[in-house]
Amino acid sequence: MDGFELTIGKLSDQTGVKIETIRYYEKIGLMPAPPRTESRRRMYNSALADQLRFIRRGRELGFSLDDIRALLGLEDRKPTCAEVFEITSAHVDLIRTKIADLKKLEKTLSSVAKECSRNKTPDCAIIKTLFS
Amino acid sequence: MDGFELTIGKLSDQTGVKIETIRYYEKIGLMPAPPRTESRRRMYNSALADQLRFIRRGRELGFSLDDIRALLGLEDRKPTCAEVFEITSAHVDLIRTKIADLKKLEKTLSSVAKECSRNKTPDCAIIKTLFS
DNA sequence: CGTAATATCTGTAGTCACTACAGGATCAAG
DNA sequence: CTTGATCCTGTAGTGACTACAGATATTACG
Repeated sequence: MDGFELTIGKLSDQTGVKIETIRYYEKIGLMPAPPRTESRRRMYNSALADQLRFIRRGRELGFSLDDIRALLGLEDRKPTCAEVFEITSAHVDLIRTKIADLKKLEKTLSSVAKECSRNKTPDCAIIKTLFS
Repeated sequence: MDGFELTIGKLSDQTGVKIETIRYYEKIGLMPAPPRTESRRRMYNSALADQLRFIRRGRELGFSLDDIRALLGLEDRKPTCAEVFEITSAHVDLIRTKIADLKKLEKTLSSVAKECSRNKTPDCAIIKTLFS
């Protein structure tokens, strides 16, 4: 059930989360402080490995550490399904906004870049646009 | 030509860049240190206002301060048109990559969210997916 | 002219999510 | 037994600001 057999290095290899990051998560309370050996080395079990993988997945999906904290139920209590949905859809909204913003940027920038003659003078249409 | 008649507050109003940010740009060498009054207050002219607006436009288009530094010719010399184009198209590539990444995220997240029953239990499909 | 509100000054610390050391202790392999 | 890998703590750096604290200076109003 809970053999604490993983060193931080093995945990790092298993989960793809860097050692420093694991310690950082512990420091900010996103991971619990695990038991230590006599020489104060951290030892982890598979449940903690699961939690760390959860965090990593969440980060890959762009959730903030605060979101993940809430999803893990570390705030005050385990969130209800409705609350999880709330967090997730707020996050999706954020992503959609970001995409829209970036698309606008891309459009503007590529049309500006089209005007550029790409020659060796410092007289550049892009610069002129930015200065206008 | 160069009446230094703008206080930092007026410059801030004219350009939409916050006072603290203007001072920060000066500190990191993105804006020159302007002349001061007897009581050491900064005074700006329209050329400096133009430069600040340039920086602001660049930031709005998502350029990094380092990019902007290069575009302004603060590195070593004024960039050629070809170099400006280089910076710009590298930036556009970055934006395109970001858009692609975010789109993937959005897809994953909204399909995960669809599975969610939105009820009052803590038994949530989203959480299960993240833990799987 | 006095006072009060506003503007500016410097310097430092906080944000987010790590990352990169420095300097020391401990462990495993040969 | 020695060497190299791993781990420890603590601090500082990243980017691009933002937010103070505490001091000074200017401006507006009565």
